[in-house]
Amino acid sequence: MTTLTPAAAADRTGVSIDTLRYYEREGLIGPIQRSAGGRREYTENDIFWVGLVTCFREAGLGIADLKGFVAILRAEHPPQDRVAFLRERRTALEERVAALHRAMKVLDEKIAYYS
Amino acid sequence: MTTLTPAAAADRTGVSIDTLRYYEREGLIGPIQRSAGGRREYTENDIFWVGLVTCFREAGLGIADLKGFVAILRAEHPPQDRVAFLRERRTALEERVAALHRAMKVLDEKIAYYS
DNA sequence: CTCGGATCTGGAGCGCGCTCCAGGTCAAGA
DNA sequence: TCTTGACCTGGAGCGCGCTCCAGATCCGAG
Repeated sequence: MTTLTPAAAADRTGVSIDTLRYYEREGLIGPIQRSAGGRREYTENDIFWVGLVTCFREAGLGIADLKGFVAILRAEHPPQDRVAFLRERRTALEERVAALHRAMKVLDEKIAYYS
Repeated sequence: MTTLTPAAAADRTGVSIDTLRYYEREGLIGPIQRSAGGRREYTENDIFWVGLVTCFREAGLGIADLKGFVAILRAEHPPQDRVAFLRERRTALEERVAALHRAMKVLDEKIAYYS
C-alpha cells in the first residue's frame, strides 16, 4: 500500500505536521504506522480521518468533543449509545447555526440601516 | 436614569462581572459611568450593548473582530466603509454556517448508518 | 460608628489548540 | 563516505478569552 510522508500528508490535508502529530498524541487519528526507521507513514485511510477531524474542527468542535466522537466511530460503544451521542452532537450544531443566524440578523439590520 | 450595579448587570446579561470589566477594558462596551465613589453604573443602553457583544461572541467572533465591529457602529468610519465591513462579516458568518452544515451532514450519514 | 458585603485596581493564572525549539536519528544523493 | 534535509521526541511557549486573587475602598444596615 502506498503511503505518504508527514510532509506529504500535511500538504494533502492542509494541516501542519505539528498539528498532525498533536492530533495523533490526542488520539484523534492513528496511531500512524511507522517505517523501519521510525518515520510516520500515512495511509489514505489516515488522510480520510484527518479530513473528518478537520471538518468537525472547522465546525467549532473542541478536541475533547472530537475524542468522544472518535470513540464512537471506533465502535467502542453499543449502537444505541452511538446514535444518541450523534443526535446530541447534531443538536449542539443546530444551536450554533441558530446563534450564527441571530448574529447575521443583527448584521442585516445594520446593513439595511447604513444602506 | 435608573442604573444597574455590576452584580445586577451580570445577572441581567448572563455575563460575569469579571467579563464585563474585561469587555470594558477591551473597549467593547462603555466606558461605563461611575458613581461618586467610583462604582460602575450600567445603563439600559450598556446592557443592550452587552447583548450585542454576547450575540456575536456566541456566533464565534473573536474579541478583535468585535473591536472592529464596535468601531463601525460607533460611526468612526464613512457609511460605505461600514456597509463593506458589515457585508464582509456577513460572508464570514455564512462560511461558518456552511462548515456547520458540512459537519452536520457527516453526522447525519453516521446516524443513518447506525440506525 | 462599626461591620461586612460589594466593588475597585493591577496583575497573575488557566485551559485550549496549536506552534516552536533543541538535540538527536534516518536516508537519499554527490 | 559525507552531506543535507526531512523527521523523531519531549517539552516549552504563545495568543485568546476569560477567571481569579490580593489588598484597598465604598457604603448600607444595625
